[in-house]
Amino acid sequence: MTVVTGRAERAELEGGARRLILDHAARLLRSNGYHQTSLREIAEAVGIRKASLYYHFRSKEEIVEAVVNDGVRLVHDAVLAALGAAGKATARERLKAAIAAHLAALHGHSDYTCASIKVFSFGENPTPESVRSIRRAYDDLWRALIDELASAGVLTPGIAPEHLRLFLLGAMNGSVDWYREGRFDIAQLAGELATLVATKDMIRTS
Amino acid sequence: MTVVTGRAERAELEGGARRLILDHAARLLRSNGYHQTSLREIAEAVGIRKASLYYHFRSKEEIVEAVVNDGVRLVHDAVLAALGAAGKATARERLKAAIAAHLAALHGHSDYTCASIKVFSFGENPTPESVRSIRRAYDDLWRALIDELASAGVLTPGIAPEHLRLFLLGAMNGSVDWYREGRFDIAQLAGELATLVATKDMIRTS
DNA sequence: GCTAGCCTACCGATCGGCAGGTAGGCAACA
DNA sequence: TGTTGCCTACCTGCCGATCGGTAGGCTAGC
Repeated sequence: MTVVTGRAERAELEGGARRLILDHAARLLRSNGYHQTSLREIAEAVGIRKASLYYHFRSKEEIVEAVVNDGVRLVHDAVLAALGAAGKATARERLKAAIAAHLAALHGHSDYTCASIKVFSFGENPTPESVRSIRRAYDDLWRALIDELASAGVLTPGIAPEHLRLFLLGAMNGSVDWYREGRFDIAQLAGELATLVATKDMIRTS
Repeated sequence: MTVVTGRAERAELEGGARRLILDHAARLLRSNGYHQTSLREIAEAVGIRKASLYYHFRSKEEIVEAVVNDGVRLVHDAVLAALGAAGKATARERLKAAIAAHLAALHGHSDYTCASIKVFSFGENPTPESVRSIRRAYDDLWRALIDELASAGVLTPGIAPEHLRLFLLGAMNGSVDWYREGRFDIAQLAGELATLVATKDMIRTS
C-alpha cells in the first residue's frame, strides 16, 4: 500500500495537471505537428509557465511519447472493442467493424489518435522503443484479423496478406489528410473499404 | 514585371547551381522533412555558404516549393507516360501501369517525388497556390482514370469513385513509410492494388 | 568597369532545457 | 497548539544553440 504518494495519485485520478498537459499537447501536436509545437505553446495553453512542465515530464520527447502512445492505445482499444462486439458476425462484417472503429477513433473525439498518426515518425532518428512496441502490437492486431479473413476465405486471392494490411492501413490513415466531419460518413467509408478488401461472397460463420 | 530572370533561366538550362541546390534540398527534405532541414544543411551539402542560397532563391519556402512542385510534376509525367505506353491495354492493365508508375516514381531515382509527399503540408498554414494547383492537376488525372475504369465497368460496384481515389492514393503514398528497396516488388504491389480496385474477373497467371 | 556569384559577419527570434527560488499544505513533535 | 520541516507545484530568469534572413564586401570573367 502506498502511503505518502497519495497526492500524485490523486492528481492523476482527478484528471489533474498531467492529463491536462497531455490534452493540450495532443491538440497542438495534431494541428501543428512535432516541430511546430513548442513547450511554450503547450504551457500557455495549459495556463502555466514552460518550466513547470518539467515538474511533470522530463522532456518534450516524453510528452510527445505519452501522447502518441495514448493515441495508438485508444485506436487499439476501440478496434478491440468493436471486434468483441461483432464477435459472431461474418468475417467481412468484423472487418468492416474494425475499419469503422479505426476511422472513428481517428476522427472522433480524440486529438490523441490523430496526433499519433501525424507525429508518429518524430523528427528524431531513433523512434522510442515504447512507441515502436505499442505500434507493433497494433500492427499484430491487424495481422491477426487479416489472417482470420484469409482463413474464412473471403480475401481477394493473389494478394500477400502483409501487403493487404499495409494498403489498408495506408488508406485509412491517409484519411487524416482529407476527411472532414459532415462531408464523409465513416460507416459508408468502412463499408466501401471492406468491400474492396474482402470478396463479396459472404461466408457465414454462425 | 519581367526582371532579372535571364540569369536564373540560363542557370536552369545549364543545370547549374539552382538545380544542384534543389537536388540536395530534395534529398534532405525527403529524409528529414521540412522543419528539420535547415538552409545551413542544404548549403553545406551543395558546398556553398548559407547566404549564397539567397542569390538563387528568395526564401526557404521558395526552395521547398520548387522541390515539392517538381516532385508532383515528376509523378504526374511518369503516370502520364505510362498511360500513354499502355494506351491499348485493358482498363485494368492501364490502372496497374498507372499505379506502378506512381510507385516507381515515388521510390525510384527521384528524391523530389518522395519529398513532395513527405513535405506536402508544410508547417505553414496557407499551402502555396502553386502547390495546390499542381497537386489538383494530378488529382484530376486520377479522377479521369477512375472515370475511365468506371465506364469500362471494371470497378468494384458500390464504391464512390472519389472515395476510391482517396483510398488508392492513401495506400500508394503510405508506402513511403514502409517501402524498402529489395524487400518489395513494385510491379507486384501494383498488380495487387489493381486487383483490389478493379473487378476480379481476371485470373492472375503466376 | 560591370556584374554574377559567392563570401564573412551579423541580426532578432525562438528553441529545449536548467538553476534556483517560493507559496502553501500536510505531518510530526514538543 | 505552535513550531518546524518537508514536499508539491508552480514561478522567474537565464543559458547556449540554432533558426531564417540581411547587409555589405570581395573576386573572377566578360
